[in-house]
Amino acid sequence: MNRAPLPRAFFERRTAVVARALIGCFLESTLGGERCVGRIVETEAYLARGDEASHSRNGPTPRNASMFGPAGRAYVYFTYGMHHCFNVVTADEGVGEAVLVRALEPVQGAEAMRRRRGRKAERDLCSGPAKLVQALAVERRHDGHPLDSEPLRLLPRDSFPELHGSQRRLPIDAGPRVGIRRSTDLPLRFSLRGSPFVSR
DNA sequence: GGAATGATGTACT
DNA sequence: GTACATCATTCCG
Repeated sequence: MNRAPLPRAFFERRTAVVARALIGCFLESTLGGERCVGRIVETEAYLARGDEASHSRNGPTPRNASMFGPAGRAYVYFTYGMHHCFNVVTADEGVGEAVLVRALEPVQGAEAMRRRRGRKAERDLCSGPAKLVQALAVERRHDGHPLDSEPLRLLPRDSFPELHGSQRRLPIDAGPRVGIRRSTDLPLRFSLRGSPFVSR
């Protein structure tokens, strides 16, 4: 089956547009020799200007360097002393914008996800930004990884025609981001309407 | 509701 | 340099 990854041009649009367009796309991990795939059901955009919640708000640092491009790569950061989160870098080099992937619907490899996460209900495997990172075995060393190559790839909505979710138009909700204290008014969170796999 | 747990930023001496 | 608050979270009680 043809599952060509998303081209770089996909990410070189306004970050909020990319965040919306990523809903329904697929994130694939072949880490540990097991193929795990999840459909993206929740994202948040983080901007370079006017966004006090963005890690890029004070310019490049060793931690956030990959957020400043090039587009189409991973930005993986460590937070709360114990969790990692996964972003998709957008915009041009030097700008500093990214999309946080907050939740996935498990599509393939749920058993491997369950093993990494501990015994969990299907809807608890990837229903949070640190949960999906753990389920897919993503680590800080994948920071900067190009997302058109293994072991981490982003695939377009029509990659799995057997899934009903591969339709071209999807009902998507937009609203304020969660889990932040600053810039809470910006409607930069996007989710698949009615999905039971979004974060709490 | 609150603990866990460490990197990072900010305000100082 | 040290001290302390904060943090794009998760889990348990």
